[in-house]
Amino acid sequence: MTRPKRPLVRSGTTVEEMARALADEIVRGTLAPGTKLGEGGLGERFGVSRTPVREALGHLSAMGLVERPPNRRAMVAPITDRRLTEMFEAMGELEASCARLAAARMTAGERNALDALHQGARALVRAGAQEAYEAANSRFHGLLYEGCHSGYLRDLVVATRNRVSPFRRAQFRLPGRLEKSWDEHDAIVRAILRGDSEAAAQAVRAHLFTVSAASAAFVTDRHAPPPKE
Amino acid sequence: MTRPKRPLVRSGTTVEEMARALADEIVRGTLAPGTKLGEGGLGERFGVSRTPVREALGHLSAMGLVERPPNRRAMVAPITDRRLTEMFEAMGELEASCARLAAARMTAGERNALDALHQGARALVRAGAQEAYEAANSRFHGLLYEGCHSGYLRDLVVATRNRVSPFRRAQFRLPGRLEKSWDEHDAIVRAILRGDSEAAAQAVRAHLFTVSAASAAFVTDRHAPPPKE
DNA sequence: GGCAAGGAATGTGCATACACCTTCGCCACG
DNA sequence: CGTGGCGAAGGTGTATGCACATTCCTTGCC
Repeated sequence: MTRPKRPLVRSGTTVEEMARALADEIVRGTLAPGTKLGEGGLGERFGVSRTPVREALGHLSAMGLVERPPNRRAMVAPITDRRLTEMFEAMGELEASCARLAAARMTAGERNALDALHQGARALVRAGAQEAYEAANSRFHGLLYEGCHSGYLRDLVVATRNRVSPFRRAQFRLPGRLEKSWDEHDAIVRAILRGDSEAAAQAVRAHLFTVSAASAAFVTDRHAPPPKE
Repeated sequence: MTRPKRPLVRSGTTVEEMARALADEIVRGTLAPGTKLGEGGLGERFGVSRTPVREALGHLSAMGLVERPPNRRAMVAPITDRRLTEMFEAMGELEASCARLAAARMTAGERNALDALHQGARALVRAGAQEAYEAANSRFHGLLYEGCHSGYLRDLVVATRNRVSPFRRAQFRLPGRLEKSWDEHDAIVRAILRGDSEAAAQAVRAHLFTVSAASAAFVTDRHAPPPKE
């Protein structure tokens, strides 16, 4: 007997919990790309055996967050600059598709919620509340994903978002980024409220293009210093 | 003892092989949606223990081909009509994005290849060569995916294509479908050759809309008679 | 005769054991 | 001093055992 004491709550949440924890750390940048993830080490850390660890790694691998070469240790997926650019680009296309569909399909309630959130965020911009704006921004995009009324499309865009999020996080630190973001959101909201699908798609593409550009600065830095939270 | 004799070729292909075999059967309809897949049974069938079976089921689950409720047997994912519609729709959006980028980025060589393939397919339409046209159609769309010069976007669209392919296969049997398909392709090719991104995207959307509609007839049938290859 | 409680039967979740693969350091040899 | 091979150490792939969950069928009770 070695293992301390796992409650043995057979609710089937163990693996998911581990996968979430690891995904969070990868997405947050705590686990840098290229970090080796030995099954034994992870098992010890979470107090479980290798079997559920393998399952969790399988999930992360399916999400594209880790690579799992045969007979070798898994590692946090290293992303080339090219790949990252592609992911941002795909992100833009997917969100643009969401916006186009959302402009045509959102219910009145959904439109109101989107507008309310957006108008409320103006105060956060004025206050320079970076953290709060970031959260509002997240919800804003989430409403877009839901607004397209396509679960499959939403899943695709959320998956992509998760994969680029480590590189996206710090963009709001750039001076004037909050204001610019809000203005771009404004164009999106206006287009959606008036039901102009193409304009909405175009506005989203423009928005994500600047997000991509703003994030690029941090991407190039990511090699030299180890990400310090 | 018990287990006959697995070559013990540790090439890491065992799990992938099982996953592929099962995925094929699901995609072909041999395994009907809702079919229960017990780990023990599959293990016996493939001559392996439950451990690799679980891994394979994990892959299939990640691909969305099977569902795996906790503490219960896995089952072939039942696809609702709604979900399938969403997948076709997303397919259209993704391919439209590919086309827009392709119109702007394809090299002269790629444009020529696309046009050559397309012009060559005209003869297949006239001859009513369904099988051959189907293959050409596949290559045509493949060239679009490559033409966008984004590996990530290509991966997304290919994954989606694989998931809808079982329902897409039979569309060309509809009378006049070949001609219509070729005409739609023609609009796409023209737009791309003249570098008109928006027109290309629009043409692809229109094309996939009719593909979706043409496939829908077979979808509704899929419940009653078992698909006979 | 219907219904609910209980208990095999079946199946999954996790731990552990073992075989194989990969890697890395050490040492002999050129 | 560099280089190639060899052996041990560490890591993954798979098998198997056991604890718990679910399911279904039986059986006692009304």
